[in-house]
This record gives sequence, C-alpha cells and structure tokens, in this order.
Amino acid sequence: MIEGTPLRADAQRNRARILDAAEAVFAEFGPRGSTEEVARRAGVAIGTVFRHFPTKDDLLAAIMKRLLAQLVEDAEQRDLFDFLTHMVAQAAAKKTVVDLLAGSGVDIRLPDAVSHLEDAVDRLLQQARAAGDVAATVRLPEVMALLASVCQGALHGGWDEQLQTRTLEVIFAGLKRN
Amino acid sequence: MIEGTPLRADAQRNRARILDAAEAVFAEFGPRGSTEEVARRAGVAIGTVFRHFPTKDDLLAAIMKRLLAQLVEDAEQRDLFDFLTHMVAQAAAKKTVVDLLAGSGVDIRLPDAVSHLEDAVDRLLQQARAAGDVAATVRLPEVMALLASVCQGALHGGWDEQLQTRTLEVIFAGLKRN
DNA sequence: CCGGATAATGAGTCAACACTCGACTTGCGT
DNA sequence: ACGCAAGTCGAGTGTTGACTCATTATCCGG
Repeated sequence: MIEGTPLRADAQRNRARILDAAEAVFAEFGPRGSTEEVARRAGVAIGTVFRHFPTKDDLLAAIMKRLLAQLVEDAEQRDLFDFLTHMVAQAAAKKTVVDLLAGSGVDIRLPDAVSHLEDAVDRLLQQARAAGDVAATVRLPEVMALLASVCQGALHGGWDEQLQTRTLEVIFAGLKRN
Repeated sequence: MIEGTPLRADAQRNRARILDAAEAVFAEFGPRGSTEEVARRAGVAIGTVFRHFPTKDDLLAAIMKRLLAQLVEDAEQRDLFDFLTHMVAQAAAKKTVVDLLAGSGVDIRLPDAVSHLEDAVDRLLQQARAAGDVAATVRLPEVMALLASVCQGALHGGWDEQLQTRTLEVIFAGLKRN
C-alpha cells in the first residue's frame, strides 16, 4: 500500500474506473462476478485489472474497504434505529459487503475497516442506551450479529417493505426491553 | 419422481450412498461443493451420480427436500423458542439449507417442502401466542424472516454459544412484547 | 521532442468442474 | 444357467474463469 512513486495519470484514471466497475459488478453478482466482466465494464483489458490488483481477492478487499468506509460515514449521520433500517434497505445494493461479511468462499482480512464500523455502531449504541431507547443489558456483539443477520436475510430473502418493517419492529422491541 | 419400474438393488444402494455423501459434502462446502467430491465419498464413479441426478441442481434439490422434511419433524417436537434455538445451533451443520434458502447462485423450486416447514412454524407460533409468549401482532412472515436471517448470521458469522444466546434473547424479547 | 520507464493489451495457459457416452458389468426373471 | 435390460464406469468434452507475459502503446522529465 505504501507507494514509492506516484501513479502515472492514465494509471490513476484506470484504477478508479476499475474500482467503480468492480463495485457495480460485485453488487450485481456478488463475489462470483468475474474479473473479465469488471474489465469489460471498466473499458480496460483484463491484464490491466491484474496489474492494479494482483489477485481477485485484492480487488474484493479494495472495494470492501471503500464500502465499509461509506457505511461508517452513514453511521455517523444517524441514530441506531435509523442506521439499522437504512442498512437493511440498502442491503441489496451492497451485496458485496453482505456476502463478504458472510464470508462466502472468499477470505479477506480487513480488521481495520471492520473495527472502524464496529466503533461507529458502538457509538450509536451508547447514544441509544443513554436515551433509554435500548436496554442496558444489550451489548455491541449482539447488535453487530443482528445487523449482519438481518442484512443477509433481507438481501437473500427479497423482502418487501412491509416485511422489512415488521421484522425490524420485532428486533427494535427486543432491543428496548430485554 | 413417479417410478414406472422399481430400482435394481445395487442402484438403490448407490442412490442412498450418493445422497448421504452429498449431504456431507454440501454441508461442508455449501452448494459450491463439487459433484466429483460427492462421487468420491460415495465410492461411486461420477457417471453414476449423473445417472441418478441428471444435473447438480437435481441433487441439491433432493437433499434439500430431505433436510427440510427433517426440520419439519424437529419443529413438531418443540416449542417456538426451542425450535429457533435449535435451528441456530444446527445452522453450521445444515449449511446447505441455509445457503439454498439464501438462494446463493442456485435456483431450485421446492414450494411444497418449504410450505410444509412454514406450516410447522405457523403451528408453533399459534401455540406460543395462545400461551401468551408471543405478542398478538407478530405474524408468520416476520418469524420466518427472522429464522432465516439468524441462521445465516450464525452460520457465516461463526458465533460462539454466548453470542448466540444473547442474540436470540433480543429476538425473543422482541417477539414477546412488540 | 526524445528516451526510457511505466502501463496497457489480449491471446494464451492452466485448473476446476459440470456433464456425456460408448464399453463393460451385474442383478434378475425365466 | 442364460440373456438382456438396467446399471456402472471413467476417460473425454466443453466451458468458465483466474492469472501470465511478450509485445505494443503511452506518459513525462530533461
């Protein structure tokens, strides 16, 4: 990650294009999306993709990092319940994160990015607890577990809005009184 | 599925072996497990697997049917909370069901088997409601959604027992008072 | 505008995997 | 026993997809 010499202008442009294309492809197909498809959408030859990201996992890791950073930003602008609701609603669009958090066939280590997200959610949890919206006994791990679970459920189950609301209502009620 | 002539004795034996092997392989690797590995574990040539199950999806559908039937049986011997707890604990062992319920890359139609499971859970829900253990406003769809979600979460997240308990506690509390 | 370093290209390699098929073997009715 | 339909075998086929590398094109400091 430590660059000795800065990238050439065209290389920078292509790198950005590849990341955007990868995000779209993996959002659509999950980690199964092919590198060739990424190259096609980026308007770049396959070799170029591999020049920037030596393995497919490197590419996945890169967009994961991007998406997690965006989630952290999201978290900082909402309260706990809004954030959960928003994440579930966005689950389909973020298939990559959900699938990778689910560890489907790929193993990628992003301890930093994930712990940043945990920190952000922890802050929301403490706020909610202070406001009396969440029982004192509820801790971060189960909140993260519920977050991951419900996102996966929503993504793979293809829930409609009503089902989403009703399911979250149950969880919110559980968080309030444990 | 309607057999005109009964299977020969060796064919029956092999069919059973293949199903057992497939359950083990797909439990371990999910739907990505290879047909060759199934054949190897069944002690059978690859061609034999394809004689019994013309496509991989047919094989997956067959073991799905089996596993779902077993879940229905499970459900009939427990109450709602026990059943949820049990399913989550078993999630890892039943990777296939969880992944397929999640629709990961494979599309298989098992409307009957799934609706049987829904019927069984509906019965548990009505019992729990009658006993006052679940709020009257809670309906079947969100219970199924939570079931699927938490199983996926537990499977992919590798929860320890404590996290499992705490997560389910939140959900149970939510089901009681909505 | 030149030269060399940097990057892009895309046909090719290799491995994995679902599925086929013709040769062979075996259960079973007679 | 015999015959043959039913079943098994496993090398072969076709495809897909990650990754390579020799060649060609492009950037950029002097």
